[in-house]
Amino acid sequence: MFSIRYVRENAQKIKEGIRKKKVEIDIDLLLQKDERRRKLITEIDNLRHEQKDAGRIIGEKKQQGEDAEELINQMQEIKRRLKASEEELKKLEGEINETLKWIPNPPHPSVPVEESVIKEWGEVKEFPFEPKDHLTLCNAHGILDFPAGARIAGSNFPLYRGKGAKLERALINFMLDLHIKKHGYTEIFPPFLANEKCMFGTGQLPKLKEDMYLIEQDGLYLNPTAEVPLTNMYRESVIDEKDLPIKFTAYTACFRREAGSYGKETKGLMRVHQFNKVELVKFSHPENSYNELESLLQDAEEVLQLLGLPYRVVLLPYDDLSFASAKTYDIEVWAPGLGRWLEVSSVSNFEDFQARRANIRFRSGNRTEFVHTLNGSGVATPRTFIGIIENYQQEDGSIIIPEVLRKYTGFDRIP
RNA sequence: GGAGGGUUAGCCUAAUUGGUAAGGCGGCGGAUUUGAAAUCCGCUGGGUCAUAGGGCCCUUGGGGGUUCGAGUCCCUCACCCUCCGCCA
Repeated sequence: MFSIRYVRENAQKIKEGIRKKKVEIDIDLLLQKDERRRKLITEIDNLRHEQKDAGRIIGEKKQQGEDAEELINQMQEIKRRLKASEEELKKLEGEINETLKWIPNPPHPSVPVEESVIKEWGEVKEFPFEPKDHLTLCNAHGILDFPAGARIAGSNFPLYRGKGAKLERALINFMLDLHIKKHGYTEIFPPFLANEKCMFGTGQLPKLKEDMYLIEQDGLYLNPTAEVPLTNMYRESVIDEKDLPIKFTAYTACFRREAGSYGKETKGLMRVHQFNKVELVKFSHPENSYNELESLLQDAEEVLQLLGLPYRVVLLPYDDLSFASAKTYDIEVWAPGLGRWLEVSSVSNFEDFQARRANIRFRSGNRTEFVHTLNGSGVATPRTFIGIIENYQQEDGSIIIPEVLRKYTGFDRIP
């Protein structure tokens, strides 16, 4: 969240940002309120000054045993005026604050108007037969059981069975090991629930409230992405400058209500309420954050390269960016059975937007400054699972396991 | 679920019956020095007004109350720690 002062001093940038992200917020009205707010502060400061002076005199008189009644009575009037002004100020600040919460992070200048595919990797191969979609294949092998999932939790809660469960677990372990051993991330296993402050800090709240599962009894939300716990590890803290960049990776289950999104997109593992994801999070010095974004993208891409899955990288246009992101790349895997590209990773630089909301700073000399936070999926499993099933299917319906996963699965094909 | 303890600035730590936040460390600047260490001096968060020197106000986890005046007293909420109970 931007401070009102920042908005005042960067009004044009903020206005352009909300225009690009197609949000409707009246910044001019906000600035008018700010002006009134500052007048009130001056007024209140002056009254308090009077009050403090008088308090000092009363204290002295009382200590010397003198009568201070008259002055004390005069102070009653000051007190009344203070209270009135303070109430108006409080109301005004409440309104200002409420508006500030909804101001999105402006896109980085390099973010385009139109979506652009900046890279394609691997070969979209032609099958000598009609490729089947993953749901058909998985049902045939009994490795996915949606009806059982529905009995337990409802529709679109996947249940993996047998080799399907093993393949899922293998994917997670393979990705974690890659990021830990080769890319130098520190492994974290965080809580899967997080409080409201965390959700506000990373920007899920207030905008995405309806998309999250809330446990009302405890005021806790189910983790929608490991970005939340990982980034909030340093909420309200100060990091040593020499420790930057900090790189964390974690596996978590992710829970999303996906309110109102039932429809064509929900076939099989396409869009589910609970899924697994290995996440990458970085805390960066502001000067380096765009270099860190590029290397984060490479770290995520390498997962797909090693799995031998054809993918492309898309630079999102500015009206597709999330509330908190300044720049985002999506990585999309080719699914021959479904005949389309599937988003498996979203890699973003939030600059200091989340750091402001969560108050995450680093110490530089005798002052503190907000860090830049970044994250990327490294990667989400369901659509990667789809990619493997559909790309590695054979004419007889069996599925070859990619080489790099075999030491984790212990088998090289399904069935 | 029960009982108790705690939260003060980047960090650590004080503050007789309520009297207007004291120190230390770290850091920054300066003096001294061939250089460094040591030593000494100054500064240290936020807001607001002002062209400026600077003024004023706020800041003891959040919110509210009592009072001329609250770190201190009262209420409430959050989080942390310890113990008891329950429990995979």
